[in-house]
Amino acid sequence: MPSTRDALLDAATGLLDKGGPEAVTLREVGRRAGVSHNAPYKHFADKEALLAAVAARELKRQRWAAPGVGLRNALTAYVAWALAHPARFKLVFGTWHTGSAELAAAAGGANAAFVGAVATAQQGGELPAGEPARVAALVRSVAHGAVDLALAGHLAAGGKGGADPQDLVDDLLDHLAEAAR
Amino acid sequence: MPSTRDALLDAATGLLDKGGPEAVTLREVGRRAGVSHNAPYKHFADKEALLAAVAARELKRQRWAAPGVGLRNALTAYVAWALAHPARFKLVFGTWHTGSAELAAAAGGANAAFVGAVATAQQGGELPAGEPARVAALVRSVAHGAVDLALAGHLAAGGKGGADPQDLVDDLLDHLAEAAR
DNA sequence: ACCTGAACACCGTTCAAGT
DNA sequence: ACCTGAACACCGTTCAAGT
Repeated sequence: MPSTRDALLDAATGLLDKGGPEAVTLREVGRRAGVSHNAPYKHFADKEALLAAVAARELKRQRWAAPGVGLRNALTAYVAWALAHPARFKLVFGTWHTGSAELAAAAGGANAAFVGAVATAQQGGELPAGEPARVAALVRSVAHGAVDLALAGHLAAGGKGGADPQDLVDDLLDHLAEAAR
Repeated sequence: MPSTRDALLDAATGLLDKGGPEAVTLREVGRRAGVSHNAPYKHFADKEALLAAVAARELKRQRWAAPGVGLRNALTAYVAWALAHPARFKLVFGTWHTGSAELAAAAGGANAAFVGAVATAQQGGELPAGEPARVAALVRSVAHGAVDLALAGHLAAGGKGGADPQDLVDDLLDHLAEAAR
């Protein structure tokens, strides 16, 4: 049986998926977890700390950047996760007024593994040379930006030249492989 | 002297810049505009409609994608605008529960001009061939994603391989020029 | 047509208390 | 240590009414 803390995180995640951060009311979170409307304050400083814990847990669960996962698979998993859980994606990369050490650590770990996948691809000649962290930032920016634009409906409004995020990531990898030749 | 509607939009934009969408309370908007706390309802259906109008006005004011502006200048202006006004950037590309025709039209106009700049660059041999709208989407994704990751603090946390959004945009353009050779 | 003031339901947060 | 219930200030929205 889950701890009260985990029950609160589960309830918050469910509400987040359903209606975004503003749908995550501490009262409804408590109700779903079977506790009073302010029991959350015994586990989290305030609403933002609760949301930061949800974001950190989400990042830690991410397998897209696990060591040993190839670059293309990692990117495909990242894009699929973001499109499947847009509210979590927006939350993780949203603006935080309070710096959460747990959240920063989780983000750093995922990024380090992804840089490793990029370095391997560089050694295989699939990507141009250069500082791996910087090439990784370029590739991540395309995947992240394509997803965010797609979620906002700013991508391929018309039929011509339509491209989903995965297509754009593939285009980038093709162009980079060409530039590395 | 500005109309009440414009005064409301100005007040809302100021509050948005200061503390994000949740800082935009209709009560404070009214106070700043010199009207009662629910006068906004005579001009906008609800709070989200007011924010949608702010976003649409912001997009229409954008000059980064005006016809005739070169690709590099357009991207530099886009990045500079986003970094200078992060809350507006987040709002424009946020999730809308109510589809605003005004907002969609403004977004489509800016995008069309940007596709034109990309097509011109392709003809000059600076970008690879291909459907202009699709190449434009790739370039926009980098600029957008790099800014969003930078604002979230997920870019270049360490010192090594550090790159700001403008650097990443330049990297992509360089690689694409190489691939087009 | 545009605005005001009272009212309602809801929410985040705090506090005094309970086990 | 963890939880509850009342209370406070605040907010979005509605409504009856004023000019």
